[in-house]
Amino acid sequence: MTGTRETKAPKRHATPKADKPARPITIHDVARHAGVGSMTVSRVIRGAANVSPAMREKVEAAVSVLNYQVNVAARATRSQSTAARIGILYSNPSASYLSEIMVGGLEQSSKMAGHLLLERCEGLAGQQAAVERLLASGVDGVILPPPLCDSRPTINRLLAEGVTVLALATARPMDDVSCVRIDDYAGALAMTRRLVALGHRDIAFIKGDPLHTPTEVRFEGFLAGMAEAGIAIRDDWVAEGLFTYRSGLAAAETLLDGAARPTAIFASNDDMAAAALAVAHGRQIAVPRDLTVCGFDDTAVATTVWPELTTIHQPIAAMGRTAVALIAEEIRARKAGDAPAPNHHLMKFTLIERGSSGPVPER
Amino acid sequence: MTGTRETKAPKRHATPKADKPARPITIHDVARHAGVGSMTVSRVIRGAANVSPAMREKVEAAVSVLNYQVNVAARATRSQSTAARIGILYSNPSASYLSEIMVGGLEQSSKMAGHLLLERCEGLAGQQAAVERLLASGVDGVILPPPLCDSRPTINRLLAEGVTVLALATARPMDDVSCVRIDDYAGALAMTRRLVALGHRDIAFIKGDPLHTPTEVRFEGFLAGMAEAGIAIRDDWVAEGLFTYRSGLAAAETLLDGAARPTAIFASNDDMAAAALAVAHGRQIAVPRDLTVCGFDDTAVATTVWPELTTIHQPIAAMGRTAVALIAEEIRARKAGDAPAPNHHLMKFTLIERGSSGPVPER
DNA sequence: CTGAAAGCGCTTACAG
DNA sequence: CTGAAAGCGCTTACAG
Repeated sequence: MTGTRETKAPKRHATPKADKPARPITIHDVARHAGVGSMTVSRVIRGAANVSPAMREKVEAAVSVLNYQVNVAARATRSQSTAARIGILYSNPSASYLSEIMVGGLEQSSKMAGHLLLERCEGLAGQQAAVERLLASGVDGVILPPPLCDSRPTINRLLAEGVTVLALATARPMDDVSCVRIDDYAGALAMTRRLVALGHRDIAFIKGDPLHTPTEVRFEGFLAGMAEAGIAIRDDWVAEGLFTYRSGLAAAETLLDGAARPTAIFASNDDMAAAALAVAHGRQIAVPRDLTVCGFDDTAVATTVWPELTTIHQPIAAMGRTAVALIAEEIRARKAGDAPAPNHHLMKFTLIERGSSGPVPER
Repeated sequence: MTGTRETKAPKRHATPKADKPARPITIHDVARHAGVGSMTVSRVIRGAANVSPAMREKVEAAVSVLNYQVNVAARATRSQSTAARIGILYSNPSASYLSEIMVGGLEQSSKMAGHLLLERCEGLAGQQAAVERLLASGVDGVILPPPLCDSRPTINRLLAEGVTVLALATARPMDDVSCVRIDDYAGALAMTRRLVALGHRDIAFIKGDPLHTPTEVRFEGFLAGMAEAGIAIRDDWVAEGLFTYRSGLAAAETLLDGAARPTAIFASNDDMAAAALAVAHGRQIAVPRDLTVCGFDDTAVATTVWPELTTIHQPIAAMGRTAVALIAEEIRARKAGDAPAPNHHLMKFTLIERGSSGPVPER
């Protein structure tokens, strides 16, 4: 929660305007004001090509004077042949990344007069039922956030019905499906390099859920970074996790109670890194003085714990926006009769250094 | 992340249907199929009153046979006089409750053919700018999640422009603004009673950010519960917090390092309870054997930490749904020329017992 | 209680 | 390059 400090005195607000503008501004108001036909206005606001600069200018002026806003609903009715009905099928509504995906996606889809449908599913059976509901409501495309982004059965069912699919934040792009993602390999490599640059050589790694595609890819990035630095991997410093806090607890306990203790723990997501922090705390190991801990994803927990986590930031909201834009374009192309190739869109990640990492402790 | 276990073999999916149904089912298709006028269909799908049972039945049959889905966009154009443009003004996109509010709100608004606008703001200046953006885009109503739900300046600005406002999850309803909330007082009271029932008498409390309305109200609920049980409040067992994890860390350290140690800590939100857990862990105090910890809100962190938190569950998604439904109704009434009184809607909370609480330790 | 007509604000053909 | 006409699928008056 953000602290918003403000005057407590509830000063009486001005007399409320009883009547809001009775009728919203339409394309015709703009046309009249600009002295052109409504079609010209329609062309300008859509960004169509065939408009003379003079006309365009007049219309744009009128739009800004009148503070005209397109009525997306009306637009949708008519261009319904082009407007997309896009579903987001999610399984974990409390996952902190979901709100950001939705914020981004919704922003984009309302800009584009698209229609966003949210469908939730629980478990495997629920997944099938949710897909059928989505299908029944006539979606043109479905965005799959993790972990559904890697569910081949779901994807196949959707594709079989001619629905466009986009896998969001998968680590392994598929040939027949578009995706928006970061480079998990490069992210893990960058983090490993940073740890090495801080002087760490005794670096432990906590792997994620073996069923999720980022798990292996991030581990490979870590291995590459270690190999590059000429550091051998110790089996007892590679712990298995499941991306959950609880699994991170167990993994970190193993790592910190072993015969030799690493100077850094690279957990392959933030939840597990937060758990490592708690375990270190329990062992009276000061972070980052005696131990560096870092995570991956930059979800809410990264800035909730103390010290805050050094981690790899995924631009989740932007990924949501991009996903909606891409899938809408693909749907449009498909409706126009094209057979667009799946688009694999890579976004930039950022290594964010916060309080949980520091130079290797002196011996 | 939910583990979705599934067959790995990517069995080739059936030949994709090249063409989706060219034309979606309309109200007229249903009318023809049912042998009635389209107006009757319209009435049935809207749930209007004046339809004979016989007609209704025929229409409903046709709807289900044809798998008809209302075209919300089309509906919105016509009932645009009634359809609402509702904004959600939020300040903390990574807050885990936000995704649930949005999921709920979006579900509801797409059912109602409403239009949901998301507007984000940062800081106080950003808050004003965001309100102006919302105003410029012609919103009819704005939903304010915490902590903006208690921002009088924002509310006043909105009201002054004739915009309907709904405060979501505020602890102090305002006379001139609708709200959807739980009873924070009763929630804190229920939790305190539960702790007492478990045999605890040495109960510490961690307060929240003094600028947020739930802070005082939850504390009052705690005081009432203690008074009811005839337990005196010890000043050194009431710690100040800010609803953040970090503040919880400091508060819990004070509580657990004091001369006398409580057998239970009631933190007034989950983030601070999670912090208390970490501190207990650091002090080798076993939870719940030696110490009971409980929180409030049932946000994502409550089930992320270990042991999972006993807490008061707020039905956030349902609150989002309800908020949209209520504000839409209020907007409709206002547009119809009424002056509806603000609606104060109270939702039920639930006390959820998980692993972090248990009976008082034997002496 | 039922339905034929008119219209929501926009865009897609269609003429200039 | 520009605009008058028709229509998107639904709902709001308006007649029976």
